[in-house]
Amino acid sequence: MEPDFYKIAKKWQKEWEKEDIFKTREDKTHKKFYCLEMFPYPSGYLHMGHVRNYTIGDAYARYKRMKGFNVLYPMGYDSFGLPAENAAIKNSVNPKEWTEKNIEGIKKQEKEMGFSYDWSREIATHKEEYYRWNQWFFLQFWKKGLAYQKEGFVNWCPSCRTVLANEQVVNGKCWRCGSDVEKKNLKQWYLKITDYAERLLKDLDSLDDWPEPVKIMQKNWIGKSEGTKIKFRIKGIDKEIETFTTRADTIYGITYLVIAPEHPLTTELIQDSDKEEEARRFINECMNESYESRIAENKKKRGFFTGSYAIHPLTQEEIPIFIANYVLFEYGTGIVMGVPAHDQRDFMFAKEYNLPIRLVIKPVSSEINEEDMSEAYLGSGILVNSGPFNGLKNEEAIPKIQDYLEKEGLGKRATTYKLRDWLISRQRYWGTPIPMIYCKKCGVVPEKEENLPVVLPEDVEFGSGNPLATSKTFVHTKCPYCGGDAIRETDTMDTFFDSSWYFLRYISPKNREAPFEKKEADYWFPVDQYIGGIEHAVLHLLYSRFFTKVLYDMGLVSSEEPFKRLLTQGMVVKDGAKMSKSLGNVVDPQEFNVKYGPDTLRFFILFAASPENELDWKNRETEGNYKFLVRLYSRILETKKILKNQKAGKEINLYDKYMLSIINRAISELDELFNGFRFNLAITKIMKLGEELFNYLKRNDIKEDVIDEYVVALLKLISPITPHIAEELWHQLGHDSFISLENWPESDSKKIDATAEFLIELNEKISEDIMTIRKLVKIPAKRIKLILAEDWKYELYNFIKKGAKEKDIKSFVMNSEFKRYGKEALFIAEEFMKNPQKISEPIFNKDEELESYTLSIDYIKKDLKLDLDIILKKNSTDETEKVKQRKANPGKPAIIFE
RNA sequence: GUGGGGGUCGCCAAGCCUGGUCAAAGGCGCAGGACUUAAGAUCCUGUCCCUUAGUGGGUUCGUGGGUUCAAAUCCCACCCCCCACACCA
Repeated sequence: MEPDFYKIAKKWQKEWEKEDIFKTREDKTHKKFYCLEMFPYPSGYLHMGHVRNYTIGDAYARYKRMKGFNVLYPMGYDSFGLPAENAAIKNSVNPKEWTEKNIEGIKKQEKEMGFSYDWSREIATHKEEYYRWNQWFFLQFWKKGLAYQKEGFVNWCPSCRTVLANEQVVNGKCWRCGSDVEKKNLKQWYLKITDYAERLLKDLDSLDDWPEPVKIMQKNWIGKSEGTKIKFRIKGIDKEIETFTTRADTIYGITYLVIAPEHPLTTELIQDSDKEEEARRFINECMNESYESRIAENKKKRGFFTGSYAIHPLTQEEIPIFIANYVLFEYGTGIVMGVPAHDQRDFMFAKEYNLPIRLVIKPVSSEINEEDMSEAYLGSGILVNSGPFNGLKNEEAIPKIQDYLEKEGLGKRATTYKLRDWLISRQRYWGTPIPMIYCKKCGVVPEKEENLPVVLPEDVEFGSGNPLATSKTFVHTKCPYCGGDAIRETDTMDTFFDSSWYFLRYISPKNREAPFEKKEADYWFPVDQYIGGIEHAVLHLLYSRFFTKVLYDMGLVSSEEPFKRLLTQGMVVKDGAKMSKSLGNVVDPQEFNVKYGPDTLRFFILFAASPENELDWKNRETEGNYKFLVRLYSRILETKKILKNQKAGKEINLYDKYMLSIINRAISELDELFNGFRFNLAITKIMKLGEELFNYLKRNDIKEDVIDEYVVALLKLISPITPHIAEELWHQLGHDSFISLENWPESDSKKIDATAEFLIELNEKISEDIMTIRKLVKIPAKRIKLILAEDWKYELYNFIKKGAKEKDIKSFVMNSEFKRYGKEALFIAEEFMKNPQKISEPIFNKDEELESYTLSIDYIKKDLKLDLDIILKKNSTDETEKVKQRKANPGKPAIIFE
């Protein structure tokens, strides 16, 4: 009869909820541990990716709880966002209804998995009591000058009908819907994340427990580069322009300048050109060019001569200014000096437009000729054609040229970042209204804090344009300062704003006076362990860091970083592809649970791969895991019966000691594995412990004390992974408490660390249980077989001598300790049957056989004919001693006892 | 192109940092056996190759070198795969 793990799970979930055992303890005398998973966007049901994420987190939270920590482990919902709005339009329901229905569904699933969240701290970002604090934060940012409005070219997703932040444009496409992103000139709200670029970069170094790839991605995204800004006068216009370069050493190689099409200065530059019209057309083309076509043309450089010339600051030469599609307006100054000889892009451009190529760096060992160049020379060398700087090594020339430019006021050292300010306006409904007001008299003013929240109205029409603008109750308002007619900002906030501080709201989720209580935050913040997907490496994880730094500067929190330790879990794939509905390879957690129970799902998910790695879903393997759990469950339930049916003495034998040693060793080993998130290895160990238990239970001399100690520890060790089964067995064995609240078992080092002791004992009592040698000494099974062969042959011989029948012999062989040698045992047995006398003679005619019962280590060495060094590591940890022994016996394998 | 991660005995996956108990954990698969009228389930055993009753020998950790008494593990070169960013001056 198979146990119903689903039912068992339900039962305990109910009990836990009834007793409210996962409510966060407020006892501040304990060390705290804040364990957090990236909260889900409630767009439907939980998929395997979520389940994996939360299973990892839950197992960890449970483990930490057992280790005596005060654990904060909350759950909430990132419930504002476009899908809700789109679904609402599609099904003509209210986004709120749609969202809340989904939240209920997801919550139910989370509960069915047995996740040990403190549900009293649940949050949802679409609720007034949450988003009012978004608005409050926005106003604080505004006060500090960190929120501002700017007109400029922005990324616009035509399908989502809203603008996007740079971080949300992936390969020129919208991160959400995949449409090609267009450029639009709009006035939008920004947060000044660039002010924090340096700190965001520098503090990455302090994040020791973050995965390296994430840090590198952030570093690249921030993209710091140090270089020089160089000023150029423009011929005929009383204006200076600036370029940015990291290669000031190539300044004498400039043969043209290029300016980004979006650059406002282009208008002035083309003004007097006879090709003004054509230039304008070119600019428009560039700006409408899709990412696709730019890639398709293989990064072909296209440009247009403006008709204007700049004056080289050092040589006073006149150099043409081009508009070109390869210059990024947002980076540096939006104007680049063209040095075809030493930059591949410039080289291609110069070839295309027949611009001169001037070599200014000569390689030390080879010759290059300007006319023969087929690509730019990017290496180092000696400066030539560079006026007073000729002869310098190019690396050394950079600071010299910088000094000179600075002295002459022609340029200066500068640092630029790839990071841009964070565009947070969205022209959509389902989000936090930006609390700003346009007053005819006072201009752009913030809503007063006491008037918050600016409530998201419900009288809106969905369709084209921004729905908020259609609300009669929302748009028209009075200026909070002069009382005159005014209109509200109708843009809402990027939902990444919501998720940039939600981890703080869990700390005091009900507080109505502040987003969170400082006193509480001082205790709980930062998050000790954060778990989520790597896809947020430069989105959520960067924004949250930025937010935290701002709050730190405001004195609201005392940590500059939100997440101390980060784990990015791998994807769940099946049949070589990410689980997706279109591929039809989705495994529904719900269905799985009903069939095998949530513990099987948890067990498999943690077992099948290490958390960071991709998890390859295999139905077969889940079944294997299920079988193991069923076996474990049934065997432990049976132990009482087994104990009753046999009367073994109280005396602890070597096998008992062995059992106690492995369980005690496992306690400390698993502690380490759990702490390092190596659940897959932990489970391997647990399975072995299970197998050992099964084997032990088959003996006829098992001891109740040993079983008790073993099973209690085993259940505790497995409880973070399969909490329901552990809980059920725990109670079946007669405990009244919750195993979920038990402490991590204590490991008795005396019981583990007895290898040496065992060895002495081995010398004396090796006959008692020869099997144990293999396990203790860890000599491969094959080698120990030799001893065994003699041993069991002798027993078998006696057995047959007593007149046993064939069937008895077979069952003796298969059920004796030597059944692991089933095949050969049978073979020998059959031979015996045929002719006992004949076989017995050569085997048992010597006394040697019996000597094997009094083996010593020397005997093992000698009679096993093992040419081995047996080194007791304990007594000779001295390096030199070890080395000496090795040198003395070159090429000889060694066995080392830990 | 730049940056990151990988290639382990049918598949998945440990081990590599800290070189010797490594022919290399564990799971799955497969094979044989026990149990069964039978199938399934369960249990036992085996699963690189050759050989044996036990033993023994040979060849393995992407490829090729190197260091070492000793390399899956350390060093160098090369090949292949994945992922992220991508005209950042």
